[in-house]
Amino acid sequence: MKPSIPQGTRDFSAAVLRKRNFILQTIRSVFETYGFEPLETPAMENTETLMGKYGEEGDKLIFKILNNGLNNPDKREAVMQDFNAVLEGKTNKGITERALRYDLTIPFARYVAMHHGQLTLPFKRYQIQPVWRADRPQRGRYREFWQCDADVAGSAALLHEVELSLIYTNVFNKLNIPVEIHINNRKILGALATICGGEDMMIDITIAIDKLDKIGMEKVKDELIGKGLTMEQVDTVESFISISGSNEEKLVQLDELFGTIPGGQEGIAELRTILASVEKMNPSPQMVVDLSLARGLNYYTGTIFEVKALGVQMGSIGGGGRYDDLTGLFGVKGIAGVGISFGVDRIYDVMDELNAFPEGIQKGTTALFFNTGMEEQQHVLGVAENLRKSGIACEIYHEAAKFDKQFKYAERKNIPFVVIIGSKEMEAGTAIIKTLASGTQTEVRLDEMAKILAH
RNA sequence: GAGGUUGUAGCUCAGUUGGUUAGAGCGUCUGAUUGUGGUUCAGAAGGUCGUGGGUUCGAGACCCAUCAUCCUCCCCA
Repeated sequence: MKPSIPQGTRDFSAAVLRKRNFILQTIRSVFETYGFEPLETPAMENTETLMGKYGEEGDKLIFKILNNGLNNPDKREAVMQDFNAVLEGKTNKGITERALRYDLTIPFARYVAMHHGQLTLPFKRYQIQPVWRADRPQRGRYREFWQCDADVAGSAALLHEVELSLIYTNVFNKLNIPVEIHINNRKILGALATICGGEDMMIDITIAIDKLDKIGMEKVKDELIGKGLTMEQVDTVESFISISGSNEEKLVQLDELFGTIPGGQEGIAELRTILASVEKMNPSPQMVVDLSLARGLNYYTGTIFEVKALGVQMGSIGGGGRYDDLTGLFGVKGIAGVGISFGVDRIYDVMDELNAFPEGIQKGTTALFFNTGMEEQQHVLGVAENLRKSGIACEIYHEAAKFDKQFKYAERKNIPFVVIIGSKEMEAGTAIIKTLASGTQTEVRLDEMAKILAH
């Protein structure tokens, strides 16, 4: 058979992996400096843990795992019935008890709900793991991709929104990616819905205005009319998304529009507090109040974030927000949460396009020992072991091939030094170290090698 | 779920209105060179043209199906 991997998945070679690890380590170290602790959860969750949390579209994209033992003749009748339910579009424990995680937030909520008795609140955790979605792959979109999440559970303080904004800023500064952090508040969108046909219209309205960039004002209005809004209400929506200017100017106009609606007031006040706080920092995050930002995930209730890379055509490279009742879905009321996520794979694509990776992250082996014969090989084995004790990565060519071949091997693996110890050097207790970049070489005593190769 | 692109050597790709034995560059291997490569020169290996069917005297090329791929929409990171 022809070897292949599933659609939307990738193998990562050494060069790619070193760049990916650079991104992961940068994010991890920033998370740690803000006091977040690591957490890992299983690749699979119970299907019912995930279903119904991501909206109708999201549910369709969850990878479900077929149960084992369905061919057991004793269970044939039950399996047939369960399978018929699947054919009608229902998910069913009898067929798929487990599913691959779709994001890191719901598993986190499940974890908090399971362990809230033992956790010190607020609980700040970060999580760096792959997630899976049965999406059509395309540019910046994969079926297996990595997310880096930082969430806080058990605190309603706006301090967290401020610090999470700073985390975004610090990470993208370190990664050398120019970004805008778009921010909005679901309470404001809720207020808009309240005066435009009721709160249950919020999803329809936000989905429509989210498309403003792509389809334009007229089509947005058409869609709203299609959803049953009156002309007056559509006009209100239009004046809402027409709000422009600086962040402060936008907030002032919002005040005029929603000043009398309690939820709206609250949302505006929260935005104002967060922005005032982060703008005093140095470096100040590039925050943009984006009233068309809605985010599809159902569980957000307050602040919402989305990060866009500037100068590259790519969907958002990060997102997040506040959810006041996430663990409520798992029977534990009253634990508020807020969190952000980094999309590693898109960040990688952006950095690759912008050439933003620093020099010097491709280092692997430092020195290659040439193989000049069996006797020398035994001697070199000991020399290499000593170097490794000093933390120097080295390897020995596997056979006494022509130097030509050994040089090429070193070159292809980006190894900066070759060490040649032939019978003459073995006898004299020396080694020849050749720097490949310059072509210069010197003969040194064995006890001097570590110092030279360490630079 | 809807629409489109592409599929020829290990890699990147040529291949005319259908016409003999399908090509190039890079890479690989061998030699010029028995302990100093990268240049150069000479030579070699490597393809049932994604797969299956059809049209034709004749298909890499045309038609149908199928699989894979990349992209757009939907949605998202």
